[in-house]
Amino acid sequence: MAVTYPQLSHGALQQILADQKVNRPVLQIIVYKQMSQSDQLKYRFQMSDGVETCSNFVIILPELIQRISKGEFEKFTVVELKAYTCTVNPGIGREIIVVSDMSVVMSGAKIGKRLDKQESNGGFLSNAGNTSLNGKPRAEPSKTASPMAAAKSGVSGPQSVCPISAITPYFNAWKIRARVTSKANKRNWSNARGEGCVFSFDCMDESTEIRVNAFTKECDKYYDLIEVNKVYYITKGTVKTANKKFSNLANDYEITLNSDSVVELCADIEVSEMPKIRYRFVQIKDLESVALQSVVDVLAVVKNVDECMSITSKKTQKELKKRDIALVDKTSYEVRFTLWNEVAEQFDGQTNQIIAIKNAVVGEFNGRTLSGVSSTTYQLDPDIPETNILKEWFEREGQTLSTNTLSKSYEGIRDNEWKFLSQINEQTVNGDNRSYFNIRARVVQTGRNPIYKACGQNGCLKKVTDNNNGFYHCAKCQTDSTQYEPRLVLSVALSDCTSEIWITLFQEQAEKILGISAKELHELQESNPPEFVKALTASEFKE
DNA sequence: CCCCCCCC
Ligand SMILES: [Zn+2]
Repeated sequence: MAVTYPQLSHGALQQILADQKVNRPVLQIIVYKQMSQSDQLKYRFQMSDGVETCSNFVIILPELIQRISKGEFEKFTVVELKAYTCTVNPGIGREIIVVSDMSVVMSGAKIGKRLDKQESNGGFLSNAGNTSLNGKPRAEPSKTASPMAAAKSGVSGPQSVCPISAITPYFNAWKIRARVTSKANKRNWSNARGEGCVFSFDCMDESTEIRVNAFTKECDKYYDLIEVNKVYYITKGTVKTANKKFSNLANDYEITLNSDSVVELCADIEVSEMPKIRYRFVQIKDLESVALQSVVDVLAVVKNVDECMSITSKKTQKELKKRDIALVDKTSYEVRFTLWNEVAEQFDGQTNQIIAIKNAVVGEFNGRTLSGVSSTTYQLDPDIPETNILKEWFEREGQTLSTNTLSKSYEGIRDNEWKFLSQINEQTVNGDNRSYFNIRARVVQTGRNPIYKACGQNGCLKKVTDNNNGFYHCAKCQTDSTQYEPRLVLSVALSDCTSEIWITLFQEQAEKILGISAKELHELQESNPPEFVKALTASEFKE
């Protein structure tokens, strides 16, 4: 019995490469190979429309890459491109077609040969076969796709968009089209370098995501324009290395908007074309070993939702709203996740729902906690395969298992006994048996030099030595860097009516007692020694 | 150029 082969979209490649929209073209895979030159895994495909071939199809999306590895897109497979973007790669000045969704029409194994268009003169066939993987298709001779030429046009004009993953500090002719996934609050800042305001937003396309920062002038210019879930064209901007300490996005770079930047709303985009938010989940159990203040994504079952409550900030005396949510995942570990203000009030998740959290900050209060910050987002029952797996686990066994909680409850702490300083001795603080107790005492003296320079490499925090040439050496990482992180080890003398003792406070506790961050204190030490001493001694005689 | 994210 004869096999009926699928019909390829003859002529589609020429149209696609000429920037004409072709709806769901049906193409045949001729060959593909992994691209090795970048650290990000990518595949390059040669596709045929039956008339000609083009080798500039690129696959970056992890979901599609996984399907490639499962053998779904072998040689001669006919596919329908459900979503793709034709862009100019600023690196090579040539069109590339980034495929973000495709489905198999018929497997290559079943077809077993090329489905070139049968022409009476045979002309197409001879041309179709000879495009090399590095070659440019011979169609569309009039197209000049140099990025510099393209950059002269307006932002929503003819310059082709490129994938976010193509942005590097070495090219400035990029133009992206990206959906905003989160928008941080506008904040004021002031330090030795000046003062101003800032906000940032995270956005993504089919390829990856990136954080965009806007300072002062650009902050005022774009703050109202940027809205979550809307799609924007962005051109120009300074591309910088991202500091991983402050985001968990899948990008080594960030954009800082400048006076040349153009940001325009892209109104004519369908919701179905929007890529799904991608997460890089950390298991709750592993939060124990994650550096404090790091930014993580978590997928969990909502085990309990507390009421929203009002508290007063100690620092600003302002009234704040907060809501605690207990999360549990397949590790049977539980952690408390705190949402703040409007986000806390608006939270409408229910017990037993699955929650995917992006960009939560790891904190510490009698164990580990998670806190929402202004770039944190969450989805309830997200449309990802892990949701059902986790839901089934919870219904089957998770809900009856007892959990190991990383965030000890306030009630548990409150039950601890109160001690006078004179009661603290070798018996109460014995070696490996940790004991917890509360004390009420007055700070009578603070150590005078609490700041040390720590290694800033992904959570190392070992003390670095000053090479006295502008570099600081970390013996653990075996690296020299111009950067370091000021950290605190503060000795304080406590006194109550029974006794006086010296205790050592590390970073977070020291910041709390002093009421100033290590960074701010360090800046004071450098710029204003009298104020530094004042800040250090400010806590003395406080309870 | 920010990098705070609050409370028990
Ligand atoms: Zn180090």
